[in-house]
Amino acid sequence: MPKITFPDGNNKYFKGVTTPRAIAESINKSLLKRAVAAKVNGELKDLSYEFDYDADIEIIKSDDQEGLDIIRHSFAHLVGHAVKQIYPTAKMAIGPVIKNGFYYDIEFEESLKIDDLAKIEKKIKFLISQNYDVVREPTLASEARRIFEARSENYKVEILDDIPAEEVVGLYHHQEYIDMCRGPHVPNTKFLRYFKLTKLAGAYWRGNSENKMLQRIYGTAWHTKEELDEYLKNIEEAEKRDHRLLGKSLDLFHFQEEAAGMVFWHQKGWALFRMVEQYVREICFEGYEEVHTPQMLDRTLWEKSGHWDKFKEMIFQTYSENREYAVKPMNCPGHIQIFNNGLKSYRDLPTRIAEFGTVHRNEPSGTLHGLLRARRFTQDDAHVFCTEEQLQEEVGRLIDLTFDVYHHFGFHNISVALSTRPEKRVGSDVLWDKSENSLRQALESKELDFLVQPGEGAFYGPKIEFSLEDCLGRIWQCGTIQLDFSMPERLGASYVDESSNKKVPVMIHRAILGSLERFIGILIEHFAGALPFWLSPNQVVVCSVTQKNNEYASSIAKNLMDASIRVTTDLRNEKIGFKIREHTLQKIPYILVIGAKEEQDGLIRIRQRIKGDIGEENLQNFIISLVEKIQKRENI
RNA sequence: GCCCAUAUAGCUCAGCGGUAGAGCACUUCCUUGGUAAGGAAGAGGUCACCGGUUCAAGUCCGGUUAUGGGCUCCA
Repeated sequence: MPKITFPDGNNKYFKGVTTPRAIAESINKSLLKRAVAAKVNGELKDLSYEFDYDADIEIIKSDDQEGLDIIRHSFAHLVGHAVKQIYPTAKMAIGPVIKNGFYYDIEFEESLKIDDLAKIEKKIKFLISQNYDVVREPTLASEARRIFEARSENYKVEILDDIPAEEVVGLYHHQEYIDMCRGPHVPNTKFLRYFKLTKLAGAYWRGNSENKMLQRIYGTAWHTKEELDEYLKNIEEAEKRDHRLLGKSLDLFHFQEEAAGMVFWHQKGWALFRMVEQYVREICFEGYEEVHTPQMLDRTLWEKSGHWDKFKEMIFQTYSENREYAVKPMNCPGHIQIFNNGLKSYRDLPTRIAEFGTVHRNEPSGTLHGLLRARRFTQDDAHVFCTEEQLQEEVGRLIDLTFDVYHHFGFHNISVALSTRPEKRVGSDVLWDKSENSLRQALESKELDFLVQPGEGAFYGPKIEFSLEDCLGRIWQCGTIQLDFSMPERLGASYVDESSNKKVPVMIHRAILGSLERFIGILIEHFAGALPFWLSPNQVVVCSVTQKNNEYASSIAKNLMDASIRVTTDLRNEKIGFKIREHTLQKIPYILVIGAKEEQDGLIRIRQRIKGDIGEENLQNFIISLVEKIQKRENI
């Protein structure tokens, strides 16, 4: 007699075949009301799943996290059901669960317009209101194939191509609509309530740009209306932190049509840029020779390096006197030229060459994204030329440095990935084995959690990638450490070893911030524009209460300026409240309010960005505290 | 590059076949006011660009460019 065991250790025996539904019902009716699925020996199953063996059973309720994912998954089916009623010729591809929601990829005869989402949403609400049962029918793949062929569901049929005919697949019947799915799904649409279709987008079938583009309907779904509303509100709030909006409102930078993907840095943005640059120079270029190489180099050099072959569509070119140039998309060939200048001994290794390298890459138009994906950007780029023996230590140091720097800027949500050999690559498999292993060992020795991304490496070597998130949780690669056993040889780099033999050094490509533009973009979003004092373009604004106080206010500003504080004055004929509002919106760390009282006392009145009015203070003490903040680069 | 959407004043947006609008910002004047918007007047636009339909086009249609959301890509 099969035995079932519950998470609390209790158990029960039953006769013959049973289902999670029957089990839930046997416990109590209210559990059955909330049950959406079950875990049978740790595997998610529908409530209708029939079994007759000993099993650990856990009933998944609608308000469990796993229950919510099931609800979201079922919502995807509901999109299918609604879409097929409105557009009978639509062909359904796949509809999975994603973070916070779901999507469905669909081919429409006539492409869907954004307004059509409202129509679909309305239909979904109607279907939900019917409280119909979702019925799972285990079906032979061959039979499923017949069903979907009859319904002209080409994509479902294509999915079935990879499933043996004799295997059983799950067909979910939503009234007249049938979807194929591993499941599980909710037993009835009454569990599906709080949702919103959020966006319409294009997506390639099977994620391959050679394939047809389908239309993807995105949606979000939650347990309660409150959670749904909160989620939508959070998105709205996050959108306000978008660096592109803040860049405009804080007067940091702009883009324009004549230079798509290339930043026009305004005075304030450039001040921020220079502060970050200075930080990098001190912290990340320590032990490096900082150099500067030409913005364009003869095409033949890029042919030798292998970049031309792989990236020629993305390289900006220019011509002069029968010579073809490539505007540099990378700094490495330039750095190798410097390494090659003069004979190197093993005693010179490791040689570390660094540059604020401004590169141009003609990124596809659809991929541009403010500072986060630009066509012109500056890397905190460096190349370490070393021996294989020195590799491990160098890489280890770079991993530590990267974490230190990110932590310093206040980033703690850092993802690390190891990307291994791609299909299109240079170098022998022996070299790739060697280089992948050394990166892996370096990561393992640091006991870091990292994701392996097969095939995602650069064409010349594997890489470690460090990524940060933007305000909407999109992941952007920033730092990178890449091994290269190929390019030094291709570009003729060598050194003389202990026995006077010529040898080719190994090269590490590394960037800690990656692109300064991207890093600053993420920094802006991270701080919602309220940059730490040391990075603020405008650190202090001195406001006079009336114009009678202008002279004293100016003298205070002068003192601050002499102490190298970035200060401005606001001596306009405006009320102090007006000035404070304006500078608060500009997120300036300190507003000094200077009126008759301060002038009389010979003091200043300080309004701090977060704390508000913090009272009167002596100017010299204030300056000392600010200078200290700058020296320590405190993140407040 | 692909799919969908968007492009009107410095900014945020309304207008959707019939003489170009609002708020904020700007200029001038009044006001000299103590911690998030004092008042009045004025100036400001080839409605992204190119073409088409129409007696008439920001408005409808096509194309281009850029931007936004995704997809693909990312040395």
